[in-house]
Amino acid sequence: METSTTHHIVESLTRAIVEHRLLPGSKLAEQKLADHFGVSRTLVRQALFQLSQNRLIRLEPARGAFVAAPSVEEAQQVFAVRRMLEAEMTRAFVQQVTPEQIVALKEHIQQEREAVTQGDITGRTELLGDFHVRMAELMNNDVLAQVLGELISRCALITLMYQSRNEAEHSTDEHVAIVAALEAQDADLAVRLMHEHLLHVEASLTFDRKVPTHDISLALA
Amino acid sequence: METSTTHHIVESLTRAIVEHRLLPGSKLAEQKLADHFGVSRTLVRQALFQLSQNRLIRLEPARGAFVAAPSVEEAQQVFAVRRMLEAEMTRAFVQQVTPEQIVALKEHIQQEREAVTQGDITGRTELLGDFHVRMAELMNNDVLAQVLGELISRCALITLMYQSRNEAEHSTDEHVAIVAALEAQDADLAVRLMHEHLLHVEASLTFDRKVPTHDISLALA
DNA sequence: GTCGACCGAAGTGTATACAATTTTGCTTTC
DNA sequence: GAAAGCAAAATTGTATACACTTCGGTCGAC
Repeated sequence: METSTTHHIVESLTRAIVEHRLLPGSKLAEQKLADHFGVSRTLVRQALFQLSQNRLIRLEPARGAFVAAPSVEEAQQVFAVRRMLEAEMTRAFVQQVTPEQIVALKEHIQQEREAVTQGDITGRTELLGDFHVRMAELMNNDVLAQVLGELISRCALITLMYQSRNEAEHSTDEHVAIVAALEAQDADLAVRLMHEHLLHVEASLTFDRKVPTHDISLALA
Repeated sequence: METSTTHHIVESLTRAIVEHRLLPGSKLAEQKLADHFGVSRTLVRQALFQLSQNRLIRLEPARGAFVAAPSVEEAQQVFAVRRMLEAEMTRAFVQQVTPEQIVALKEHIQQEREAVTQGDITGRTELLGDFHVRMAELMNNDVLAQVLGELISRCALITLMYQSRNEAEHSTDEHVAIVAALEAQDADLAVRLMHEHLLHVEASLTFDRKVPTHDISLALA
């Protein structure tokens, strides 16, 4: 199973959703997608199901697929979980840190800077999130990396909607500070910085610009 | 989308896998399953895809679906993540604990005891895991509850394979101790008990009874 | 004029048909 | 006798066909 065709459809739709070419609430009709990609509905349905698992779309029985409109509430819950998880991850990281890991993280931060200065909004959001996944990977815990990746992509939509360039630069600066603390093997400092960093990112999302939505009941609530 | 028919197939296969009526490595041929459930391959394929997302089966391109054989390594990674996450969850729980929550947890523990004394192996494993999910739910963080649920079900297979009745009773006792610490609002104690509890559960899994496998390369490795 | 029922169009849910790939067992060859 | 090759059978991957539900609009009743 799991061919590359469906994967391509998933990737394509993911980009479209994440780059806001498809707005939250938009209907994703199977036949139209099938025509667009030149495949049958079968493959489109596989892709839609996969996207629903990633929470990028909502699947309503007998009604179809709609681009998800993640609530700020949900994003806050995600950040609460991330703070729990990443604080401890950071503490564990310090206990087994190696020079190579520090180098890898610094190189990653360099990539972040480039994306931010180039105004690559999608790229920078992805890289800013990947910093955290990168830490998990460097700890040789694939499960941790995957869970974290899911959490981050789960609110990628919201992050993209709300994060300004200034905030992105600020995030990178905080990444630098965290890596410095890791390098100094100062666990308490690193944990505190990580915790605050996540609070800052969350705080930058909560000044509630309204999301355009096609969901009437939600719009009128 | 998402009808109840596919859900039924998923449930049925899940039970079969978790109760070891289907051994790790077994092939799940689509047509045979379709015949057995009296549906078309379409629904079977949906169910198999869903099971693969739960890591209960492995999907190999053009070869088919096989019951997963989760490695002890993977389970250890899962437990490492759970310790990170649940330690902090416990700490946060104490800060907002209410009498109703304590009652709910105590009631849950009562259910655990019943399942253990009745020798209901599947039920007790599920309930022992649900205790942790229940905590997350009581904190009103759906995301946390879901992430935790995924982590627990991810190694449900291994837990079921390796957990004895004695260990199950021990787990319930530890749950009692944790709830007592929560009730006393002793955060440090509760966190320490939770941490040790997870270490105990993991430790009880690692004396490596060999898993029967159909994967030759793995069997000979 | 408004509300409700009905009918047609459109879209999803499931089954089946067909294509492509893998598996299997036999045959051939060394 | 073992290994390689080939062909048939079985199985997965994709497309299409059909059934059933939902959505929109029109017509009719009040």
